Amino acid sequence: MKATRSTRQKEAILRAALSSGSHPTADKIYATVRRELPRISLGTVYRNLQRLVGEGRMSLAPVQDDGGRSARFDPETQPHDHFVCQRCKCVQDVPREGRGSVDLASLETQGFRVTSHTLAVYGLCPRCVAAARRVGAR
Amino acid sequence: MKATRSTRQKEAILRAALSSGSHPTADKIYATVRRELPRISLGTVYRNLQRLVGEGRMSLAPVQDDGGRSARFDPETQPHDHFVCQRCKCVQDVPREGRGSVDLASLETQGFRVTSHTLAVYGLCPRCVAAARRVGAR
DNA sequence: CTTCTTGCAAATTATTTGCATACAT
DNA sequence: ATGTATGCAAATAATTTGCAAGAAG
Repeated sequence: MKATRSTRQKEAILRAALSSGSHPTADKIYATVRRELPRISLGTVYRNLQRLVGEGRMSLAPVQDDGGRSARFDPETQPHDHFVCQRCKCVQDVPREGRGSVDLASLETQGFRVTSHTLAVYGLCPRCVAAARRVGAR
Repeated sequence: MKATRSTRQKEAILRAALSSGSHPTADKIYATVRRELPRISLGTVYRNLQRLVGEGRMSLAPVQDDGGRSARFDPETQPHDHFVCQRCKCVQDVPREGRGSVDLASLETQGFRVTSHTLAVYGLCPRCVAAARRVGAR
């Protein structure tokens, strides 16, 4: 979790992610940042995206774009949810309501038609909670 | 959405997915089904997994395994959520509570420690709801 | 019979990595 | 100075696809 070095390309990549439309892929970010730093390489983009995510300055959007083989990045660092339109394929950030539950009804109120959703929860399973306690870890 | 042909390999692949532990990757399923059909090819596995998902006989698990570059399949076809343990990397299906909201607190009650979650909602955005109405589509 | 599916291998796509040089601290 | 980061190109990993031959309806 130690912060890595600050370089011209790293900051340009973060700026490019912000200006590449919503939830851009690495390729899209590469295309954008290339306008500012034409000699930057795709490898540098990937390496810095990893670092930025590791440092919490960016996150990976957990969306299954239909043909979606490539990862989508999101410069929004506040916890939030996502809405994916199955017709126009747009992806929108959705502010999070409460802390313990998610309200889908309010989306309907805002004019969205909700047909399905996917929820993934991360943490420790009961067995690992016990194991962690045994070691005294948090 | 029209059902595709039923073949020996397709049915064996579905059975292999069920017996390959939880949320297997295509590779894992390939390894398992190979024990029954040693001459099956990986291409056939991928093609049939696509068909099975398209026919609703299987689904893709929306989990971001840390190094997770490969898709994970889930033979459970009922809507449900997922819990991913960050320590042992296990993935568990979580039955869904209500239809409009998701209750994370009940997981805590069951002994899980929840540190984060990701929610992706699918449907039509307001603009597309209007466009669909204009065409008379549903 | 006709059409869809298979096995095989080669092709694509997305991402990662080794290495010599350049840059940040 | 010292140790990361970069650019380039080649390497991997995951998945897709073309095609001749085989199986399903």
